Amino acid sequence: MSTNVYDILKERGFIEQTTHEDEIREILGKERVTFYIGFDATADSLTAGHFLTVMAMMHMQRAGHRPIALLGGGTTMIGDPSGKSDMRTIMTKETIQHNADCFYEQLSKFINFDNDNAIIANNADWLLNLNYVEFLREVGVHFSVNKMLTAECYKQRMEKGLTFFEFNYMIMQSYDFLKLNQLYGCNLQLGGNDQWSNILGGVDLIRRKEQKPAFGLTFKLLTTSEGIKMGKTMKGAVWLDPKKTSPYEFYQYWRNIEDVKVEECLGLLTFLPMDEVRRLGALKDAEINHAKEVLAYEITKIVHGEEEANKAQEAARALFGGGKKSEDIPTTTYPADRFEAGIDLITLLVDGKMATSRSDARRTIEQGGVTVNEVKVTEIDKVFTPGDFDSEGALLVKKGKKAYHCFKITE
RNA sequence: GGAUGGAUUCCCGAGUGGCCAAAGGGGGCAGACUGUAAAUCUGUUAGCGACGCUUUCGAAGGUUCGAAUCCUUCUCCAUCCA
Repeated sequence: MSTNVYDILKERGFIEQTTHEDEIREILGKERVTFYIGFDATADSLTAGHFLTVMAMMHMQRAGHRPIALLGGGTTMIGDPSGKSDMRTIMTKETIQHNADCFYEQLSKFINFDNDNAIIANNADWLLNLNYVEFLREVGVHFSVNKMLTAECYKQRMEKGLTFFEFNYMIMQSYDFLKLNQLYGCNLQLGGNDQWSNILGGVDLIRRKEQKPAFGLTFKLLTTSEGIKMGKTMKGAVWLDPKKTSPYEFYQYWRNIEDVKVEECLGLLTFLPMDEVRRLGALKDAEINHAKEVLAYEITKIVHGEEEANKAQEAARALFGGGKKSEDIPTTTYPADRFEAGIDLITLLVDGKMATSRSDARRTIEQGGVTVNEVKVTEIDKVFTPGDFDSEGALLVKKGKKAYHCFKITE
């Protein structure tokens, strides 16, 4: 008998809260458990934030349990209003379907959906055609408003305002759990810790309505030491889709992680044995850079495959080791005639996405933040021609310490 | 439905007729120090063909030589009343 997956998750640092710790551990140890995790299809790619839950799914599936990935096609239709007030774009059915398809495709890389080893479901299937009155009679009676209001997530919102829709979100999600319980015998829901009260709602609903046991478990949320959700940068989320976040950028994100987070991330986001994780996490000072390399490599390998991980690692080592170019750093190629006339540095920075505007590029150059082929350039109107290319026909522009971009001419 | 208060740049938040591209803080970016970390210090943070020009203070109009600031209408939000 292999180790109970509950213990594995616990040791690796996944678990934040559980509804019934002992029972969950018991059923995970003796039977094949069908569990679910929900994903709201708000974008066309999963993010690094989702990856933590995906890792948990993988651990669970490896242990022989059956995951259900529930795509939030129904809830996404309405649009989660909890966040921003600005870009609340109403997404079309087609967009949501497209997003859901993308999610499924990405999830398939991590989870084996063949032969009933895992199930993909979409709550649009039952949420969109709900009959309001029936729903209230069937499900609504089981929820106490008084009790819901005591939930932490609503307490905070009571001061800032809470819409009826948001208030219903818990009920919707609880209904999802009930549905999955009826359809597939799903009796365990996992999710990020922000989902705790929603999960509790579902557990209670199943216990009341079906008189059956149901369980919930939440994971730690990955945050920076400042408490900001990890996996987001100022430029946006770190995506799992290589077209949206290149493997090199992805690798660099984890390579640049804070010291104090290294051990935690190794446990959560890699499959390295815990002895190794602890050893790497204990490294101090400059040594911990080795641990960060391992972390970045392992995560990149899981998400983008070994080949891409190798490339990203080589590219990073080459650049940070000796300023050499590599095939795998972000590169822009220009047609030959474009360069014959010369291109100014500001344009290069903007084209290489290293500056958000020409003004931004100008500022960075003025502050001495740009080098070209390892030579610092401070003239804002510097123009480059093919004569400035190195022996390999490339122009390596470096902004700050970590942003590199290579320019070449089309053969 | 009624009363009151509010909406400012990436975020929070000053500003109540010209000195406002708009204080301060946070975040971001760059520089110094370092280990591709953290902390700290410095600079910077609307755009552009740049000692000037253009767009920006919820939206649309109006008053004025001049509006983030005053007036009108509208939208959204908060609190209280129903």
